[in-house]
Amino acid sequence: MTVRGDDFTEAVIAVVESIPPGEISTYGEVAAEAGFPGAARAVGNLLRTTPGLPWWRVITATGRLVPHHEREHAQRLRAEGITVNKGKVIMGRLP
DNA sequence: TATCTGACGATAG
DNA sequence: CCTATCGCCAGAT
Repeated sequence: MTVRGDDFTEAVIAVVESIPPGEISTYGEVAAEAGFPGAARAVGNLLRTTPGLPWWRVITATGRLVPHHEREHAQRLRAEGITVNKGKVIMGRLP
């Protein structure tokens, strides 16, 4: 489908909403899935300006939680059953 | 139209 | 682990 005019916004929202509970994704992954690889920053802006989205399921590529929201973020992730440790998310790869 | 901003990413030091 | 710098993109002013 030719992603309609809104493309970016609609696509990113759809991808973020499609993230299953207990799973997480990164800004870069969401951007690429939405069809805008490299637009990780734009994704962050969209999640910030678009309420109602499970933004807590989206973290930075380094496994770091969203800056300025670590507290809120970690708490939400824990509620989803995601393991958080010292502001970082465990992605099935332990040291 | 131009410029700045930002819930980014990667690399370098 | 931290900060600094560059590249990237879309939105806001």
